[in-house]
Amino acid sequence: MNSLGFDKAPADTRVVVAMSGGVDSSVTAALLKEEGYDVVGVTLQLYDHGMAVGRKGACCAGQDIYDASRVAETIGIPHYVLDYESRFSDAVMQDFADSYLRGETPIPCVRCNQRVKFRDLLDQARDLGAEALATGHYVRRVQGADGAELHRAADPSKDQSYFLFATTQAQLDFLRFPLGGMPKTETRALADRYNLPVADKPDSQDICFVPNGSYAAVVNRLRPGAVTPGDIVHVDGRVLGRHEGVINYTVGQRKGLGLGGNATLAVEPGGDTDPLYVVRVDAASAQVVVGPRAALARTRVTVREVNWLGAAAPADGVPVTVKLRSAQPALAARLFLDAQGGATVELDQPQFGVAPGQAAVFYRDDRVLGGGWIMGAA
RNA sequence: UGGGGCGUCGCCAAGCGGUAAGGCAGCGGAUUUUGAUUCCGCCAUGCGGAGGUUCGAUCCCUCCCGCCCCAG
Repeated sequence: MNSLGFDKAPADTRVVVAMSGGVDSSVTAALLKEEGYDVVGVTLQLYDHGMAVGRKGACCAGQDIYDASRVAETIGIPHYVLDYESRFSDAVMQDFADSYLRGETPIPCVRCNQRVKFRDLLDQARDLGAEALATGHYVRRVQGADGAELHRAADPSKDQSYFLFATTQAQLDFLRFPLGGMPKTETRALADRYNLPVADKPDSQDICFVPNGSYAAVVNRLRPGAVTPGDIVHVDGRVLGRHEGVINYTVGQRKGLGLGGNATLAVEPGGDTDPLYVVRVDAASAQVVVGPRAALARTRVTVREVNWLGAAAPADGVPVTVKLRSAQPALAARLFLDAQGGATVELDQPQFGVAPGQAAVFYRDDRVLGGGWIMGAA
């Protein structure tokens, strides 16, 4: 059995690598090529705006596509650039804008994986005669008794399993993640060793289609006139100020409220001045509700569109750990799946800053059991 | 214009003769395939104004300006 799990020589195994133009996917392609696989590089053109050209650490437009093709040339594999602009716009960007306008905090990267890379690109890979689609994600695919399992990356600081919770079992069967077992430093070292032109390219960390980090401008462009100003209201009912649009806030956010001092903090004169956090975002009334940190405490999280990757349906109240935000540690909780494809998560300890639109991803140790979208919390 | 009180960073607020705490807000950075959280750093040669006393004043005195309260 070869390293991708097939009973034949690597040379007889065609694998498509999704190449973003970044270091990780480039090394993925180079590794597989070195092992002797029949590697085909594919880069999706996802969007195109002037700002993308020359922007560092982005993905899938302009410079990055050029970088991907240079890498393909360097390692000697065929490379195709596919125009996915319209489906990326439909499946990711439009959803992103609508989600924000609903008062949520979307994760476009999950939608992109779920609706574009692991769906359309995966089909495309099959059409190209490939037996697997490999990506540069830091996540491990473990062959278990009941099929492929999704596990956290070996390097916990780079683990991207949170962003892949929506991967279905069928998709997982076809996917491969060669980098899941190595630390980022090794990836960089390999990029050097392979002389990849992107070896020193910085890691991407922004939303790829948002130039300069100004996502509000993107929402404004996609939904002209939909962003409306409103009141900033304290949980006690007092109106403390104005905001330029609900899309600029996420639950748990502290910065950017511009509310300082006792006068606006709803504290008795001379009292302590504690910071205010966004407690709730109400798109219908265009209100941003703020309050002290204690007002953020939540223990019951409701989730929709659950993707279940555990083999068997779990019993009510199974203990799991759950991540409610990508850069937060997994929390001890009990899980209750419902018949409508949703779930309720009961946290052992209150969590602060649970935002609708973010993902709730369930784990048992390193294995991803599934996950869904946060609807609300109490 | 009788009495009393107060005016220190955008907002609060210590200091009350020895050379301007702290919090909030803001700014910068680290972290982050989510502009959250978190963390680190920065943020009043000046304390309503003008004089005076003193080796030295935000702290004492005088006058002025502006608020607030109680009286008429």
